[in-house]
This record gives sequence, structure tokens and C-alpha cells, in this order.
Amino acid sequence: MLSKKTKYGIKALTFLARQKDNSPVQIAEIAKSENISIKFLESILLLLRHSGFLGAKKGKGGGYYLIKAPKDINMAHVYRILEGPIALLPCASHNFYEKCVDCTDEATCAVRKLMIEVRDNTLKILESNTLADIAF
Amino acid sequence: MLSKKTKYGIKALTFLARQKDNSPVQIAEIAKSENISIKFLESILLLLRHSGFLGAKKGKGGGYYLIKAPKDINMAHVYRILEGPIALLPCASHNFYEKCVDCTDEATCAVRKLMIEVRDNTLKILESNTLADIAF
DNA sequence: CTATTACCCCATCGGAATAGTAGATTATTG
DNA sequence: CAATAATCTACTATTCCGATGGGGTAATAG
Repeated sequence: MLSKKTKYGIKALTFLARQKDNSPVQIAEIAKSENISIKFLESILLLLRHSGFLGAKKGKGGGYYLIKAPKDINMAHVYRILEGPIALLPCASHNFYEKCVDCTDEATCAVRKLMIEVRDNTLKILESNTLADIAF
Repeated sequence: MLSKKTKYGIKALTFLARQKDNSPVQIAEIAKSENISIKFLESILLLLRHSGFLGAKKGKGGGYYLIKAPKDINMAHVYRILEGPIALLPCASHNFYEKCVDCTDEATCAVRKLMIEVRDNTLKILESNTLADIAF
């Protein structure tokens, strides 16, 4: 299941992508429109800024804005930042690989085999979608 | 991320599928071979029995055994029993549908749109795999 | 019948992660 | 400077997962 963090994060990105111009939007405005707790959203936007998706402007007339064009924002990238691994098992992950402690032989592990197949496919979907694809 | 419950459940099913004959296998034997806590595995096997995947025989020489042939055990079905919804969001689920409380309009929700696409694809993968496919 | 073996149910429990909260600080604009 | 809005630190409540332990019950061998 997707965490609310990821869900809210994508919603916020979508909201920003749907703005007419790219001028800063305040946290409170996004939070109100998407029904998200302001403080929780705050931490998510901060993460997205540190990850290079958003820019922020402090003070009057400040807020958050997209740094790149929606069509250049890859959803697999967003997903990895917000949610973490795309794979459902650490041993089936590319970017977050970790060996299972209970597993004696990865080569014959049926669960891993299945989850790699799922992962490859999910990744393909996420990579083929940009923020522009899902926002409009 | 896949819960250990699901992981262990699939591993146990695989172990049973790989048996030469279909005679009962003791919990302890499966647990030892797959490095799973006996008590935890016990509850999982019980669930799988109640869900119609396994049969159990009590007393000396007892244990668990597959009721259906591995090729007739659908992994999407197994997944739903052990893990729950295949979709990453309740609002994108067929069998476990639930409306998001924060969502004002499902039709324009970008997250939902993306997650439905992911779901459809994951489902296709899981449905096209049987226990026989992943065990051998 | 009786001992043995193994399934079955219930209650609990620590730890990690999630979701959200509070308050102080820093930077910008006018 | 004064108002505004992002930033940072720290904290808390809740939920869930994985696991454990005890005790009971049913089936089988001999």
C-alpha cells in the first residue's frame, strides 16, 4: 500500500503542474485544496525540494514551484524518493537491494522470481509516465 | 513492501509443491527448511487451509499438503488471501475498493490514474503465474 | 485404551513505522 | 523595520507487524 506521504507528494506535484504560470504557491493553499495537513505536507514539500523537484521562495509572495517541466518529471524517480523501493522485496530491488536473511538460495527462490517479474513491469509503467501524463 | 506473512506463505506453498508425493509435511519441517518461526508459520498455514489451498492431517504422520495441483493455484488468488489488495491505493482496488476521504474528485485524481495502471499490470502478472510456474 | 503427535486457538508484546503536532528560527519583500 | 512564509528541530500518539507462549483438542499407532 502506498503511504500517505507518497500520495500527498504526488498530489502536490500535480497541483503545481496544473498551475497556469509557475509562480510560487504557498503550502497552505496546496494543503487546503488537496485536504492535507499543513505540517505534514510541509515535510513532504521539503523533501521534494531537497530532491531537486521543487524550488522554494521564502517571505512574502513565497511558496513552492516546480523546477523542471512536468513532462521531464519521471514518476519512477518521484516514487523512489517518496516511497522508496519499487520492488516488493529488498532482494528483488535494483536501487535498494538487500539480501534476505532467511533465504538460503536466491536462485531457486520462487517468491523472488515472481517479485522480480512484478517489479520489472511496475517499473516500466512508472518510467513511461511523466508528471505531465498523469496531471492532464 | 511484501509482508513476511505473504513471503513465508508463498515459500511454504512452494516447498509443498516441490515435494515428490503429496503426503503430509509437518510444520516443523517446512519451518526449518525455510528458516521461519514455527509458531508464525503455523498461523499462516492455518489461513491457507481455511482458504482452501491446503489440507491438514492430524496425529502421527500428519501435516499439511496441497489440495489442488500447483498448476491450478493462481498467484493473484494467493496474494489476495495473504497480503490483501493488489492495488496500492484502496480507491484503485477491485476487490477491496474504498473511497479516499481526502479526495474530492476521483475522475481527476492523478495518483489514482497512475495507480490503476500499475494495478492492472501487476494483476496481469500475478494472474498469469501459477504455483507451478514459480516453483519449477 | 493410552500415549504420542501435531493441529488449533487465544492472548500478549516489543519495536518499528506512520501520520500528525508544536514551537522557534531564518530569509525575503515592501 | 515589520509582516510574511519557508525552514528546522523535536516530540507524540497510534497502528501494525512479526513473533512468542500457553493451553487445549483431535487423530493415530500400538
